[in-house]
Amino acid sequence: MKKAKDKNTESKILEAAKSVFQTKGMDGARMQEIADKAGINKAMLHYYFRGKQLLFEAVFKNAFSLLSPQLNTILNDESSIEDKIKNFTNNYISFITKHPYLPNFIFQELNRNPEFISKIQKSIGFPSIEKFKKQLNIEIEKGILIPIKAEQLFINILALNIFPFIASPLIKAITNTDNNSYEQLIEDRKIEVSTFIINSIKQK
Amino acid sequence: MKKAKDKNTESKILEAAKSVFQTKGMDGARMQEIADKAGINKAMLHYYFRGKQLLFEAVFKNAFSLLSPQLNTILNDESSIEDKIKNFTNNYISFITKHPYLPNFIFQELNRNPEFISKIQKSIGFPSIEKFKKQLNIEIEKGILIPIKAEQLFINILALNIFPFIASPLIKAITNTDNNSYEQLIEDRKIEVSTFIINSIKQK
DNA sequence: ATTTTTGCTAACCATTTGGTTAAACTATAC
DNA sequence: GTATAGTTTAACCAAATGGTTAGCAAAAAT
Repeated sequence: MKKAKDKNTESKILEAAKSVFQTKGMDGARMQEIADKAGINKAMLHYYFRGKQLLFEAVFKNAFSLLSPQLNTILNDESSIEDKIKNFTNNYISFITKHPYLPNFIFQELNRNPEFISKIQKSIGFPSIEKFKKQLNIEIEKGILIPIKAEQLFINILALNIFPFIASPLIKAITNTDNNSYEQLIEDRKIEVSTFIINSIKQK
Repeated sequence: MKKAKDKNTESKILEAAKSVFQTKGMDGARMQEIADKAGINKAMLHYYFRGKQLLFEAVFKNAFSLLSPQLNTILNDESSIEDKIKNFTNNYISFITKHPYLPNFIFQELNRNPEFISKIQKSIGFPSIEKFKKQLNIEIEKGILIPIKAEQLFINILALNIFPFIASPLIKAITNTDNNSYEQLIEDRKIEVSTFIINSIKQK
């Protein structure tokens, strides 16, 4: 029998495309490699997605839709800023450990195609800083936290959590750390990062 | 006259190659575009550098040799940790503002070709954390700073300084910041970041 | 002055690449 | 059972791409 369809062809394509695009980027990816990885004929890629560009956008949107809810846990959750930082740091590091190519892929392609942002910005659930800003200012007024601009704090939280995954080859080299030790270093950051931030912004 | 040589051809090529490679990456760059930008024939690229790969490596090493001394100011300078953080933060942000594509380029290509690290690691002046580690531990013992692992502090310093340049398209979108305001945000970080770090690690 | 070397260009080449097409195969509708 | 619509493949195509070559022109060496 030919139509085994152990799996939907479309999703086999998406999975293969994700793997190739995320490791090689839009320009480095080859349609043939995606087809091979999916175990199908190259023409199928055009049959299901109209071409490289659209297939890529499908993969990108998919990747971003994974990242978005993660960001929204700092921005829109109901708990206190301190709790949100602790939670986000812990969760995000676990999340990326499961999707190691994701941050690199997103930032790379976003820098290469700035117009992508406007395409996804319209989609529902796109993160916004507004609520976080209000909440932060209230906690500052109450004297819980020391004064800091919401944008700066937000950048700092993202930076401390995301950067180690983007810069890992360089950091490993500079700190003379092998893969195993680096994994441990990252694991330690689940608490390291949140105490580092809280230390800095909590009123004593 | 033909041999005007208003400028060394080799350096014209390097400059053009740098501009194209840093904005489009190894895979996205086109030899013809580099030649056009340098105002020379494509064959010259092969005459001076043996091909795309070697031309790329020349550009990459060049870029890294700019970044290296910057990192060494935190790692090897003689002043106190606190002063080094203040200096580095201030200097690095000015530095990148002049070379906005540099961090993205380096991390992108380092992730794509992990073997690059071993190539440049041998070159003199490659940053190492050893001295910084010893100095930090001394200051911790003296009670100037609270306990923190050198690797973690180093990652945090880099993260807070470099990340805003890598993630700018996303951060601009989430925080609803236009280019001008973002520039201001970055400018503010020259002191914002160092106080944020010092706040967190200084013994009170 | 003339030979040799170096710098440079136009034209060309082989391969790769995204994309297309016509035909075959499969499942479903009638 | 046969027509119909959806799915898949092999073969093909045009454009792009990194690289090469043969020859010219300008310096440098003799």
